Amino acid sequence: MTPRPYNPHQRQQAVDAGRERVLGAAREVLRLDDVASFSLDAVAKRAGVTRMTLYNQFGSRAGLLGELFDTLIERDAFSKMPSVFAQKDIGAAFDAFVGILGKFYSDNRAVMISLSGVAGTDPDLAEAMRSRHERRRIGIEGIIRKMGTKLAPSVAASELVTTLDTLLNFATFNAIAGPDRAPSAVVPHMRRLIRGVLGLSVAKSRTRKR
Amino acid sequence: MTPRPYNPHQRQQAVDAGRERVLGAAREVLRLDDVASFSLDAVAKRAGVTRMTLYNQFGSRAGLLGELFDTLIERDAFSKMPSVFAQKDIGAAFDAFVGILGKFYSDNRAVMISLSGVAGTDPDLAEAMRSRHERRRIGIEGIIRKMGTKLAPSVAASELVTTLDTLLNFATFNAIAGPDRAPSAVVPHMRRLIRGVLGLSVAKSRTRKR
DNA sequence: ACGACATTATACGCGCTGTCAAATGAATTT
DNA sequence: AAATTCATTTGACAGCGCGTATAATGTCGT
Repeated sequence: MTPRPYNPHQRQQAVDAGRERVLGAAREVLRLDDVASFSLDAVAKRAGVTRMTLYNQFGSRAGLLGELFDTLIERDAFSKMPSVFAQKDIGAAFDAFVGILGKFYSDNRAVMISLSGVAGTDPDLAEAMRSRHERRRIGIEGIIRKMGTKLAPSVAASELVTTLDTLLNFATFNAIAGPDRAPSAVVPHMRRLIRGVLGLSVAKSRTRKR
Repeated sequence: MTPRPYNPHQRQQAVDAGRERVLGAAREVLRLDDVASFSLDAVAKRAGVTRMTLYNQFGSRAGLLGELFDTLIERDAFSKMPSVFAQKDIGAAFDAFVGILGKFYSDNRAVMISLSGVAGTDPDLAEAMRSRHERRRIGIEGIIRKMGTKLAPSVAASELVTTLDTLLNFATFNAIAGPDRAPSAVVPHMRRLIRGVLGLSVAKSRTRKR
C-alpha cells in the first residue's frame, strides 16, 4: 500500500513526446480532411496510438481540440505580443497586432474553420474557446491602456474594446476574406478599418516615412 | 399501370399544414433546448410525427434546417426590405436595415447559433446558407447604388460592400452582443459603427430628440 | 370499391463518443 | 534480479444520431 517514491525522468519525456505527436496528428486531420471527418479515431490512427490514449491525455474530444488551439495560438501569435507593445504609437501597435493575427489565421485557416464549427455544436469546446478569446481582448485592452491616451474613436468609448475585439476575431477575418482570398490578404484593409474605428486619420497610414 | 388523373386539393393542404407543424417544432427545439440536443427525433416527437415523415418531406437534416432558415428570414427580414428603401437618406436606410436584422437575429438567436454550427460541419447546409447570404449582400449593394451618391467611406470603395456585409452578418452581431446581451441591444452601437464606415458624421445620429 | 399517395411501424447498418476491466510493457526503485 | 508504478494497449460494451429499407396502415380522389 504505502506508495513508493517514483521519479519519472525519461518517462515523462516519452509522454510529452506522445502528446505532441497526437496534437500534430489532430492538426493534420483538421487541415487535410474536411471538418465532418474529424474524429478521435482518425486522430489516433494518424498518431499511431489508441483512442484510449487520447482520453488518458486529454479527457475528451473538447479537451483535445482546446489544447490544440492553445498550442497553436501560443506559438504563432501570443508569443509575439512583445513586438506589438514595442511600437511607437497606437496605430503602429494595432498594425503589428493585425499582422500577427492575420498571419496566424491564414496559416491555420482550415483548422480554425473546423474549430469554430465544432465549437458551434459542442458546448464544452465553446466554453473552452471563450476563455481563450479572453486573451485577445486583454491584449487589446493593454494596448489601449498603454498607448491610447488621446483617442477620438468613432464608436462609444465603452464599446471600443468590444468592437475591436469583434473585428479582430477569426470569423471577421474569414468573412472578409471570402472563400478564396487568404485572411492575411485582409490585413491592409483591416488596418485601415481599425484606424478608422480608433479615430486616427486614415491618410496617416503612410507609415513609410514621416 | 397507366397512372390515373389525380388532383390532390385538400390532400396537399394537409401536407402543407404538416410541413409547417414540423418547421414550427424544429424552431422550438432549437429555441428551447441547447444546440447539441437538436435531433430529428426530438423534432419529430414535438411535431407529433414519425422521423420517417421528416425524411419524406425534407430529405435530410440539412434540408430541414435549410427550409427552416428560409421561412424565418423571409418572414421576419426580407419581407420588410421595402421600408428600408423608403428612407430619406442612406444613413436612415442603413439604420432601418440594422434594426430589421438586429431584431431578426435577436428573435432567432438560438436558431441562428445552431444553424451556423451545423453549417460548419455540413457542406450541404453551408452551401444553402451561402446563397441566402447573397441576398443580404445584394440588399446592401442596392442601398448604396440607390442612395450612396456622395460617400466618403473610411475603407476602400472596392471593399465597402464586403465590409458592410461582414459587419451585418449574424456572427458579428452575436460576437458584439456577447453571451448575455441580446443582438438587438447591439443595434444602436452597430448603427454608429456603420455610419462611421460610410463616412457619415456620427454626431448626426441624434435621431432621438435633441 | 379501387387506385394513388402520405404516413406509420419496425428494423436494420453505420459511425461516433465515452466508459470499463484486464493485460502488456517499459521505466524506476529496492 | 525482482518488485513496483504507471501509461498504454486490447477488447468489449452502451448510448445516440443519421440514414435506409420494407411492409402495413390510413386517407383522399376517382
